[in-house]
Amino acid sequence: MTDHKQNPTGISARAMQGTEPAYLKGLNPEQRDAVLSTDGPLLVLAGAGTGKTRVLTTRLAHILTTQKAWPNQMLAVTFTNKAAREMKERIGHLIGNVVEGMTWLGTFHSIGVKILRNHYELAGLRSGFSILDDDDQVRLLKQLLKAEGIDEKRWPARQLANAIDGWKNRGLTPDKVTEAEAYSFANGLGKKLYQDYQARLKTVNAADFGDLLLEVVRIFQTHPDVLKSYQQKFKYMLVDEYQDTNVVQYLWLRLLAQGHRNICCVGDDDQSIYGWRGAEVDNILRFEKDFPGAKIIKLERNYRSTPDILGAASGLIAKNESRLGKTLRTDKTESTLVSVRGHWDGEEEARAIGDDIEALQRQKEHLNDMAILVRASSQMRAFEERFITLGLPYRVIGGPRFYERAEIRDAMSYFKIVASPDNDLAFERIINTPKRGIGDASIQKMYNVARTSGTSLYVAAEKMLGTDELPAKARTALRLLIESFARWRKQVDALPHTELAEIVLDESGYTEMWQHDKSPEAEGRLENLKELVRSMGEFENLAGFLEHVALVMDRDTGAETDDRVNIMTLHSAKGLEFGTVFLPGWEEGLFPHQRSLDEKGRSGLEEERRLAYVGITRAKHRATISFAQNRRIHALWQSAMPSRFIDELPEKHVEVAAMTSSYGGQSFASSRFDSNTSFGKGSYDTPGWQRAQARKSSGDTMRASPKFIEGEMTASFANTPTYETGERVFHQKFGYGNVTEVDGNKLTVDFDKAGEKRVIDSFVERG
DNA sequence: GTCCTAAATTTTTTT
DNA sequence: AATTTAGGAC
Repeated sequence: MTDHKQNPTGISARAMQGTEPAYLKGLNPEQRDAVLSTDGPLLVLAGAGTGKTRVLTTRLAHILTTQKAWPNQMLAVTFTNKAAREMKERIGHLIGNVVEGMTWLGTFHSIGVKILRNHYELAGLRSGFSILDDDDQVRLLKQLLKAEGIDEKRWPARQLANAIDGWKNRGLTPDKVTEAEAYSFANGLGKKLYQDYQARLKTVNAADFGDLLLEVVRIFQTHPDVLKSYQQKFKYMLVDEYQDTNVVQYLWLRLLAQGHRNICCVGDDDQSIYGWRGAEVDNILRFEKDFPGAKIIKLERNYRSTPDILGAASGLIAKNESRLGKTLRTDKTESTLVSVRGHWDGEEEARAIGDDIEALQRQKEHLNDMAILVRASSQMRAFEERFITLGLPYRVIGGPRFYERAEIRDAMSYFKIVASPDNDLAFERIINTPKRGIGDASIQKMYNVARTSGTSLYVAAEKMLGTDELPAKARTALRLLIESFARWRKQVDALPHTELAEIVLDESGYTEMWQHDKSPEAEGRLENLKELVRSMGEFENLAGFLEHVALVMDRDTGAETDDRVNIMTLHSAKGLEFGTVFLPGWEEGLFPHQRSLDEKGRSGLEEERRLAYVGITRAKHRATISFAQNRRIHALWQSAMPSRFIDELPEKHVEVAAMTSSYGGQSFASSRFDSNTSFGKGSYDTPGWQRAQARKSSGDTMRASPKFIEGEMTASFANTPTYETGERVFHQKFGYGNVTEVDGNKLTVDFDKAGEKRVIDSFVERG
């Protein structure tokens, strides 16, 4: 990158003096303070909806217009690519395309790679190292476990990957892992495996996600000259979502901030939801200690939500103990209560939400301004199915990712090997895809050679072309493949990369493989491959494309011009806002999630509560929380209790909606909802009371099934004796049909319209 | 080595 | 329920 020696903004400094710049207009006093306090450490505690992004972007614009720094002297870090993109865009609106000079605006990881690419040799890597994704990482570890003779059933590679990630997140290189911790995997082999893994990464010339940060920190720590050059470079530093930083990121920032000491961190401890990824809320709680003399500004004026939404969210988050404490205020007066609804099962929940959405749509509300925020992505399916039958347009944000599809990974593997042959994982993936007659046995032989000689698989394979270790058939196939790669590699600079990509897919026989495949998905896969090549065209070269995919992992969400309901997880909803928000699945075990409770105890619960807080505060006008009494998890039905979070919502901001009259167990559900006045204090006591009772009676954890709910369920089922083959039944969704088979409480019914389906007997009635 | 079937295993959130 | 893995037949 060359420095453009010109005024960074195009606006003359003279014009700025005297009159106040336009971008400061409309900021409240705290926001203005946060924008203007440019020098020295600053922590901005920005509650939900308090105009955080506006402050952030205005601050950057301000530093640039006042010429305190050139665009490339500013470091601005975000967590997601989306946030980075948005920030860039908004700065662009403020000060024009000067923002293009901000080469150090990006995610921790993308900035990490950039630094690492400049100093790869200090990390034991070679030029053009590749970035391993999650899947590659696990596959590599699997090999190491196998080589070590460790039972993969007892010690899954996935678990080791998590352990290593955890260590890396905490800034621990293998030598710094304590013996005690090393024992957490395979009786002490954890440390050795971590070491082996790192060594293997170097031979295959690759870095995993954790390395992108940890290796940089290590370089900074061991090479003061390198560190110093970056310290001098970054005159102003800005960190978004500071509450989500982990130990390495914290170390990374602190090392860099020791230069000019102009670091501004923006965050909200109440929105820290990435503890499972190593985030340390402590970082934000400790800011003043780390940066003595730091200024702290609280943004508490909320511009997003109504008083009821804010009240409900605040009441909930107040139950958390470890927080700095903020009080959000709003000037808004118009308000609707947060609605809480119970349903018989997940399908009914989806039906009710679908109805609501259609009703809102009739009132001319935009679907784009509505969102369904779920705890786990497995909840999404019910909504998708319902919306498809309704013909209601929706989009899933952060769903199954394009780049995780098998055909895309295969194709990408070919491209990766063209770019860097030492990528073992990629090579193994396609060495026999399409089938070339190179089987497991041959691959194992190659691995043995690779391991003993300390080379990559590709080099070992090349070597073995000249020996008779491999069967003749395999050797011939391998020779052909290696020669092809050599040929393609020669063309990298000669041909446009999209053209080369087509040649590779063609000549390798990969396209042909799918053309001859007669499975129904084959056509879609070929379509995806075309789409892949097309999207490559947006990048300058092959290397640029590969890097983008490694770091971003999903395609741009495309045009948001069409009006669709948004479906996403609570995690990916952070930072967004919608007029209407639906929050389904508020049930014990699902939300708060059982695993979170099991693994992290109270702190896990508090993180779940923060997640609930994030969910509610996404809403501008309306929020609807719901739970289902029964949910199908895999194949079996489980009865669930309403989430404790529902009880924690302050009564005065919540209305418990009447149950949508529907069908089946519905009637009993609504009765238990309505006839509760005899129990305890206050009129607002729906679901919570049940749970309290349940816990008292079972004396067990929250998962324990409440006796009386079971009782009622059985009672309700008892009224409906089992059906017999040939009987005529009616089903809410499928209509009338004849029972063709009975298996316990599962029936096979041949429906007049819908055809043969398997259903649970409690969902049909005699017709 | 390849292909087919049976069995086992999943059950959070993501750069 | 759906997907991945293991094992066995060819």
